[in-house]
Amino acid sequence: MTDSSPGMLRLPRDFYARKAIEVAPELLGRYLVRNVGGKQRVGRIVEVEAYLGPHDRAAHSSKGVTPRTRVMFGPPGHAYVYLIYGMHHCMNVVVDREGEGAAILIRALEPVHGIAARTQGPALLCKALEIDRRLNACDLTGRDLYLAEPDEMSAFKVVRRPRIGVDYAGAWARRLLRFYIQGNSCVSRP
DNA sequence: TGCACGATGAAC
DNA sequence: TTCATCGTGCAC
Repeated sequence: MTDSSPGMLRLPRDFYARKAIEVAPELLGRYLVRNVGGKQRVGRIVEVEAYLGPHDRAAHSSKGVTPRTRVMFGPPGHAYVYLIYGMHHCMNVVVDREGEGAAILIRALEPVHGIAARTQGPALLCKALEIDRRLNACDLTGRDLYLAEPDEMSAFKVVRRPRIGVDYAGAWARRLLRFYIQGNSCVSRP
């Protein structure tokens, strides 16, 4: 599999420059591609969570622009990668317009190519794809890390649920902003 | 300068 | 249910 393979067609910046609520379910079924050490690791996105902006109390951007959230407020089509619990990494894709502070957390992948480790959780998939803070602010239209169009998208049903681990966010914790592919065995918490 | 707390995962 | 482990944001 190479950069020119049909399945490795990068999603353009325009894809990301839309509302998080709109982009999130469209990430399902698409590929996350990581080039590391000359080898390619490809996973199919099966679970995501949308974080809408500063008004969304569960979003990191609700703190406003800080050294950490700066990337979330930046232009769309970039990776927002952060360290959680002092030991795990989580990866988001920045969406919407610059300044909106919206991003989508990638929560689970189905291994497609070059992946041996488990990918059914936001920290597990980062570990499997060697994604850490060095990739924070990485341009997703570049070659190290990007999203791609699969050769053909199989049909599936999308399930909407409350987001995981954001109970502190009051009413925002109950919003149905988690999306996953119904019945997929790689979803972190079906 | 100190401190409470995680958008998690693993063990018990 | 408990715990590992440290960067971040905010209080003092």
